[in-house]
Amino acid sequence: MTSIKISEPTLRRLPMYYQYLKKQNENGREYISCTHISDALDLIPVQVRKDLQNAGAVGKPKIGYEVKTLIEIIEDTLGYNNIDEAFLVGMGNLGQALSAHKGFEKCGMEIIATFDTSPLKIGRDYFGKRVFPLNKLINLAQRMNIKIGIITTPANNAQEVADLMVEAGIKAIWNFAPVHLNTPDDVYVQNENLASSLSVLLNKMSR
Amino acid sequence: MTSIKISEPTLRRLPMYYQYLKKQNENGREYISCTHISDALDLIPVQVRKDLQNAGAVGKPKIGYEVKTLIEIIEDTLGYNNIDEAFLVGMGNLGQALSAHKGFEKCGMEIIATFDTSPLKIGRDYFGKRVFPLNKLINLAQRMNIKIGIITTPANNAQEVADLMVEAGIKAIWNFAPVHLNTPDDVYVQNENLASSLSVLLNKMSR
DNA sequence: ATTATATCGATAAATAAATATCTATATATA
DNA sequence: TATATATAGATATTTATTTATCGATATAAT
Repeated sequence: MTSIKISEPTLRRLPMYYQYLKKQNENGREYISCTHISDALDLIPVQVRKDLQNAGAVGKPKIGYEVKTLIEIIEDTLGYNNIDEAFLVGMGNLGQALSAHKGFEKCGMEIIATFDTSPLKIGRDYFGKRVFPLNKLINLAQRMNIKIGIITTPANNAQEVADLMVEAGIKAIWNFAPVHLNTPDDVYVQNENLASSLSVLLNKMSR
Repeated sequence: MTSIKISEPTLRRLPMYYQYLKKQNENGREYISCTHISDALDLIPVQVRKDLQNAGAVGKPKIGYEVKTLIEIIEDTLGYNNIDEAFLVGMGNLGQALSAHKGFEKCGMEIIATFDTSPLKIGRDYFGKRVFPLNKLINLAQRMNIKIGIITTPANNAQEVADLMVEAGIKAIWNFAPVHLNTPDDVYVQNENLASSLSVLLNKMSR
């Protein structure tokens, strides 16, 4: 099994195709072409074709791709079938919103426990998820072999949380705090920076 | 005043430099080099230099850039000084989290009103922001000359909200709903797709 | 005063990504 | 049956972005 390395732009577009294909499948559509998809999503046909090709899809000239097969191929490519468990730290508003978010499970990840330092939050349940004290993180993560950590703390606590996660053996960190994290090379950090996105939005608007 | 067009990758990095420079400024640092910044943020010196050059910064060989001046230059470039007003629609957990988020004001945007269709939410205040009924959006946006809309509704309501925003004269939409929006060419849509980010995270982790 | 060094600024090269073009093929139509 | 057409798949081109290199310069050290 030699899988091609998929580029980040393609990885970001595949879920959009998936969302659209699920809708089309519900509407009863059996076959779909790149032209159809690109029209719906404001892209161009070649780009869609290349992305689907990278995922391993095979279509028929004049017909397009079978919708159901395409959905399965994207699910396989993105790992929607094997669900990784994650810990989330920082049950402020954003942490609560992510905990409540239904849809991660369908995308290959499940938040199975949350952590905070506030005595007001520890022990409570938010959206069916228990809040544990932060000092339990290392022990629980090691015992449960957790590989994904989500950080939704304020910026000044984020690095110490990251350090705990690294010590606990976590290998991927989804960082929503507006600060750069220092981690070893074998720990991947993905930053979700609202300020960065806002910069792009305001810049595009002003022209 | 001939300002260079700044690329999207650069626009996304500038806020990171800014966050770091503010911290350095608080620590009393007066001058800083590209090498220093790139070490701190896991980048390479040329990239930082080119980004800062694009923003209009001028440094001195062997010394680097003056921190305070650099901060001002980034603020000017990203429009942190003139604050654009925004409306947010969809006061679920994510909408509430964004409403509560302090920090947008410092980045050139302020959410001044929120909207929902639920009678349980309309009329209430969340984090000092009043929730209005959605049918008031067009009138209010036009009267207040609002140019930015934020969508945090479920996917199946997002397009109709976008249509209202377009009718109200909004020119930039920050879309957190996992669905593609159809809008006229003069309305910019920026999608914030958690599923896309998650795809990248899981893919990088599994190697 | 001379030399070494860190750095900026500019230019060039390499890499990655998007887009265009061409060929083959499956179906529909004349 | 022949022809037209929409489309996939492959290859080539263009564009965007990152990374490397080189010369100039400000400071520090010898």
